[in-house]
Amino acid sequence: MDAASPWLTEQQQHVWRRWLALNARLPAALHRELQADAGLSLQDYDVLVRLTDTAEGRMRVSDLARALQWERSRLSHHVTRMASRGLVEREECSDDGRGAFIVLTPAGRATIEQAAPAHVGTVRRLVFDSLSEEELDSLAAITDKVLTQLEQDAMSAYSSACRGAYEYSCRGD
Amino acid sequence: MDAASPWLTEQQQHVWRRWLALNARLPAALHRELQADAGLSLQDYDVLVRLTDTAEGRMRVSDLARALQWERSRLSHHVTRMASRGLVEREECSDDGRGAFIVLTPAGRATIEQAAPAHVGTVRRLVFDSLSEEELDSLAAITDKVLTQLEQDAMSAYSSACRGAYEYSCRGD
DNA sequence: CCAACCTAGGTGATGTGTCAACTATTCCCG
DNA sequence: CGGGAATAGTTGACACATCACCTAGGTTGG
Repeated sequence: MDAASPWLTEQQQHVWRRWLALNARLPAALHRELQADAGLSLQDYDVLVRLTDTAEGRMRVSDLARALQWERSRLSHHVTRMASRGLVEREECSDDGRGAFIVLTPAGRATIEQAAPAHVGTVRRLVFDSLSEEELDSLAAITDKVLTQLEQDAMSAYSSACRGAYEYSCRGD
Repeated sequence: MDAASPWLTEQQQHVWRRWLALNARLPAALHRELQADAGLSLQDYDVLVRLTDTAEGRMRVSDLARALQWERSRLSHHVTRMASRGLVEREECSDDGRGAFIVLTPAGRATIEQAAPAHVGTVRRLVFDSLSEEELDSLAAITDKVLTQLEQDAMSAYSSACRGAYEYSCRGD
């Protein structure tokens, strides 16, 4: 707003372009691998991983959305598509008439269990095998700092939108 | 394929999750800012920036696609949408009957010139203001290494797909 | 010359993400 | 108890990305 901020330095600009390129290509590569290997998208993978984290492979829609940090709407759309492919099912919730569960099907469980090792291997190969100990530490620090900044920013946008109202937000992992 | 690679270390997993979170939220934040400020998406912004990089604000479709590292199809769809909002126009190419130019309209130029400072300011504030000199250097090294790895990987996938055929690829940026 | 091929670009189908609006419960308070 | 507010979840419209395919104009070798 009252930004007062000029441009980026040469180096910042270079790093920024590399960052953008990286975050266009890395997900694309992971997606292709997962797609070829197991017929899954990255999003399918995320959903399935979260479901297998639970004992029964069942989770309430809102809990799953919070875990994934997705909007409920997005999850709802995605679950519809995944259900049509037999990876998950919807199930009514007896406790709360409004609620619903997302349930992992046997086919869904089999798919994720088959896909996970190769996917993790690809992540290791493409990202972590190239990095030294120091670089890993550094990357941890960098991601933490920028995420913190993002949270602060979201917070201040929120509080300036509804002045005087204060809330504490729950941080997901 | 013959990955032989088990899982990630605790720290790698933590960094990976932070990385994923960051690359979900940072573009979303930048998108919201740009949208509120100038009615542009990040993609619109990228297209407009590339066009303003040229003297006349005109570029051949394939050149623009290469500069953006987009598929021509994606660019074509996007240009259709942008043209409907008056930001760019298509123009026939007299040299080559197949070809076409994308041309920045005055409105498009005005929009990007108005939007750029605030956008760059947001990038500085959210990303670079938090980082030390050393972290910036480190980030440069990290992005270079992972991008190199990605290129190598794409290369080997390509060469294994069509054995015996060798090509050299042109690196954008 | 012309037939095979290559290149530039566009189109339609489908999967994905976001926003706003909607329905159906449940909660809460008078 | 009854009615408004909050909560759970879905839906529809639209922007975006990818894939497979299509058209039309150029290029080249017989």
